Amino acid sequence: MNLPNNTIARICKVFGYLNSLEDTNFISSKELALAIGTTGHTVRKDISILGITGYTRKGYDVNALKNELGSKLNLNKKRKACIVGLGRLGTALLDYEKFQKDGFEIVAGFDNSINKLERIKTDIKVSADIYMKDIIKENSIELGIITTPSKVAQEVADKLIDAGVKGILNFSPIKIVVSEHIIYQEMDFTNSLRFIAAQLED
Amino acid sequence: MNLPNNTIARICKVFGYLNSLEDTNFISSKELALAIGTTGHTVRKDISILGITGYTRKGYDVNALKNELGSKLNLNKKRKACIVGLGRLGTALLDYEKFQKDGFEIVAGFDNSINKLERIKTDIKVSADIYMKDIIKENSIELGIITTPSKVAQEVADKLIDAGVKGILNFSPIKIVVSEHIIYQEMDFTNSLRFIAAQLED
DNA sequence: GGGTGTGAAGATTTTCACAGCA
DNA sequence: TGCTGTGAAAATCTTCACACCC
Repeated sequence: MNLPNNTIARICKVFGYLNSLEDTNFISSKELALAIGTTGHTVRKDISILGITGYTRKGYDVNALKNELGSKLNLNKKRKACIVGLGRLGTALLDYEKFQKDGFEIVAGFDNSINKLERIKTDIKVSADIYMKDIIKENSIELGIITTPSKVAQEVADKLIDAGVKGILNFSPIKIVVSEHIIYQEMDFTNSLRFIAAQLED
Repeated sequence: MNLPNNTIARICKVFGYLNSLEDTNFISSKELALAIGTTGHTVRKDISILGITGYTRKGYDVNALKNELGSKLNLNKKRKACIVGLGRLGTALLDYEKFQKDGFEIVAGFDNSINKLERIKTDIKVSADIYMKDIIKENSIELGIITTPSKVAQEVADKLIDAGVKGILNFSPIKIVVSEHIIYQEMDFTNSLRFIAAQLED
């Protein structure tokens, strides 16, 4: 099935929200809409596109919905990730608890400064860049998170891809060029501020 | 003029890219497209919607384009921002050089742990939460960046808005509810990984 | 009554095709 | 020739309206 990109994005948010719920059995499209910032219509449509149905007058069964969304979008599977670039941002992400909770396991960190590697306090194994390929292969790491300076980001991405990573989340503020089959996503903080600024009145 | 959201997002990226260029006088829609991950058609359309024109066979004059985009989208104006929540992520952002370069000035940081405040090494003034309102007003801070734990994020947002902030960038992984006139943007790391995972083949 | 499910209408966005120009 | 500029066509996405159900 070829889902609209926006639908995928919204469903991901819904899934995350469902994950955060406790002691809730049923939830309406309206509540979901509120949680992710859209309308009930849209949520119902998205869910219906996936062929999932709820209960009239009660809404959706939280656990069932979570399961079904997860299986439709492959979100139930645990994924291993690594972080390249262990500056402040990189080390902050190393221990970002939310990842674990949501099924993403950070299993390795890399940096090419031995100095940095020695000073980092974390339970996660951190290594020099030269071991990247081996460690990624050994651990079947599927996702690479790039938190290096911009100037080496492309090079790092190439290495990650060469090592077998399938998806890349890039925190460095430049666009990385990746081959067709790699899933690529950017997090550009400055650009987000810019996007806000562009919508301010004056 | 009421611009499509996607157009705004793309133009923001184009603007950021132009900012990063040095020694380039003219640039084609195709090059811009490559840099931001879209097509030349789309870039030309976006620029044309804004009423900006380039030069046939040469492309767009980099400086002129930067200026015009900036003035159409209010990106030439410097904006002041503050960061609330000085954990690892917050402190990483305090010194994120890219902000300065792109016209965003972080002028204050807040945390409610005196302990943390004392240990932070930075040139930026950091204060306890109770001073937030005063400092934001005094400095005419327009943007608030939230890097607190989720459970206090809404409360912090309310305080920021009460203090007069116009835009909020939320790094905590929950949706914050803000009134209509506040520009709100989320950065949810886990969700980005999820979005990647949802597009992986198996 | 208060929720879902969904085809169809409507709105928006993207893509295309080609004129125009240096 | 190689690039912009743009109306029009195509594609996509969102919203609506209403049937249906507990």
